[in-house]
Amino acid sequence: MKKNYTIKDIAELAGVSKGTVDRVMHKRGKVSSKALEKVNKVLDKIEYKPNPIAKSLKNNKVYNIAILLPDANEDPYWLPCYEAIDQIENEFSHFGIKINKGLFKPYSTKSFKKAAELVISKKPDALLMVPLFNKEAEIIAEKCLEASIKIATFNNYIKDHKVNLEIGQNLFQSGRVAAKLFNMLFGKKASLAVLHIDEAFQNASHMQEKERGFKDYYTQKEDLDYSITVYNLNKNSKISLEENIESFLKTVHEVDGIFITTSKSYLLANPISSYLPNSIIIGYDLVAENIKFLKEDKIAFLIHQDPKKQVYLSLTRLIEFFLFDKAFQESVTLPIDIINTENYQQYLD
Amino acid sequence: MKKNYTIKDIAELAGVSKGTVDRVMHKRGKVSSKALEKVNKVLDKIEYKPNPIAKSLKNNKVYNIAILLPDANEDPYWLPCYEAIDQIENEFSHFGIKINKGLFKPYSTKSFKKAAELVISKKPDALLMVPLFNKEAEIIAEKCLEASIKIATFNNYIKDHKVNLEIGQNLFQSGRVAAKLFNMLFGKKASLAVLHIDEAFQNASHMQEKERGFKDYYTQKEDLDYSITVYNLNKNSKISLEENIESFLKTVHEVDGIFITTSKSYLLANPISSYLPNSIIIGYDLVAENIKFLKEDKIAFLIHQDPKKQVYLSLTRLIEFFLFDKAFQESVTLPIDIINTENYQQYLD
DNA sequence: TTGTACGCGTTATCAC
DNA sequence: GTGATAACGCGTACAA
Repeated sequence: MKKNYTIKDIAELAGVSKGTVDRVMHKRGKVSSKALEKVNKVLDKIEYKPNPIAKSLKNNKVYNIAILLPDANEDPYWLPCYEAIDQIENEFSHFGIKINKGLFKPYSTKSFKKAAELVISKKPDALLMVPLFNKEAEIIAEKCLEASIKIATFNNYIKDHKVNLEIGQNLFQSGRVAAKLFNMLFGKKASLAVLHIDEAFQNASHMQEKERGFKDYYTQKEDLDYSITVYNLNKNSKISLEENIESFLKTVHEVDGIFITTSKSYLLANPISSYLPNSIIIGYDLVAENIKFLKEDKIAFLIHQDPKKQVYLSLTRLIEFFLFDKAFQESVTLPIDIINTENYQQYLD
Repeated sequence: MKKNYTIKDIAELAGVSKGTVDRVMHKRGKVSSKALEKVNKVLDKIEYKPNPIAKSLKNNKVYNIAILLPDANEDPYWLPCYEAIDQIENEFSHFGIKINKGLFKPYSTKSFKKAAELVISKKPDALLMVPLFNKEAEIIAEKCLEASIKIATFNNYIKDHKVNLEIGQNLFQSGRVAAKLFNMLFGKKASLAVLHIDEAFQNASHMQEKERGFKDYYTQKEDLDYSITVYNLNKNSKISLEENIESFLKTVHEVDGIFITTSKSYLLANPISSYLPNSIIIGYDLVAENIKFLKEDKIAFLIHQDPKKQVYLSLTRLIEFFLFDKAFQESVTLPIDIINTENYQQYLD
């Protein structure tokens, strides 16, 4: 009848005291074999799940979670993450959860290192970060390991490095999603371009994964007549991003589909109408400028990486680990949302 | 400095006892104007948020939530809902939440009424239901109102009837999503068909909303050369669904896109290759058979209505209302997920 | 080796 | 009217 047994219930059933039951369950020893047997007998019969609420009630401990992510002033892509953080802080303020934001410039490894050092110096219980720079992130992760700080990543992965929790999209697969969409649109014959547009190279592995997935899809398809050309339009010391895009547009003739592997599609979407009015763009991320061009049909599809959900989920998992001893699933892969003019609204909450 | 004030803190600051503070905050009266003023003064200064954990700790009350939905044996579409229920039961068992499932046959109003009567007779605190049959659902909702049972719906809506909580997809908009996809695929010229395939008419309003949205998209677009024909392929006393589909396929020649407004695309997907090998299908829902044909490229896109998420969210909102006095947002609209061969996997969890 | 008592924050009840 | 106190379930320190 009764659903949730309490320690008290078990104690009564076993004819011992609460303390003894507790000692048995937590294996603190100091229990006579007789009592142990009695308690175990009861525990075998019923299903006991400790009440996590009561557990956390007593908990005076404050858990500090540091989160290391790019400054949204530098790239609006990160803005939704801040909302998620606010939400979590609100939701869990009574559980003694403190979140400490560390912001860095997404194009500067120095800034990343500095911000990382700062948050780590405060000895948080966990560090959740966007490992934009692989080498540097690896060093940070190593330091966390030494200081026994739980380490989690979102949005990106650290290559060949174990972390406690890894949340993100399957980037390779999202490249395949874009390829499939083009395949549907163009059928047997298509000339395609993959564009890596980014202020710097920090997203290198990110972009390459998407490119790999994209190509993989076409490679696997037989009897398709296609061409894929890859362009890197990064800013460098001499040429600005805009100039780079301009010269790309001038060189290229006749391309059916353009797959842009970053959130910067909007930089291409406007000038392209003069040069390649019939080309179709698939890009990433629901940033305001992309949505604007989506609505104008200058971008056909956007793939939504849902950074807000990524942060929300990461933090939830970390908190559940601390408060309720819930083990974490090492790697969580989120859905790859396909967005067009008609469904973007619902994804913005 | 201190983040969360407790009742004890307030009592000390106001120079009264915890009991008095409690009486003030819960407006139970029996407080002198002097004491009231003192407490209010403190409450104005600080921000007090009661600790929901401690609250629910004391709560002996069991909340019964009834959920009325179709039997998944009759239609696998509903299967994921059961998982959501299990998950919720697990998650909230310690909060005194009991869920009582009432199953009905999705083609029988009698069965619906019977199941509804049964769950209502147990006087639950809330009833969450799929209002497949509008008239009958309205009557049930009315009864709940009288018995002051909170009433929530998911998947469908009750037309012109207020409920406490309404969760689902914007069906009209999802029709537009399908239309947009076809528009992208076919460009200026297209002959299109809308198919309502269903064992009975229970989904009538459901299907019509989608049809309306689909047509609306094309109506708004100027300079498109298109035709849209609507077919109702319902089972009736004389003809089976399969026969009906067969005769549809024999009559129709040359259709570019077929939009199927129910989860029954799989019934068409197989026979169609012999009759209309070049037609492209967009359907609804990630049921196993649809996914099979999606993978075989016999279905181009599926729109995911995520019934599991709908149930999970509905129940969460109800529970938060009961346990934490969280007011509910009356109407919640979930994203319209576009699914193809490359991203279906991630949506299946 | 075992039982008991206390604290966590809220709320209901019981004396005064 | 009001203040003190018990109870909710768990963990733990301490006394027996």
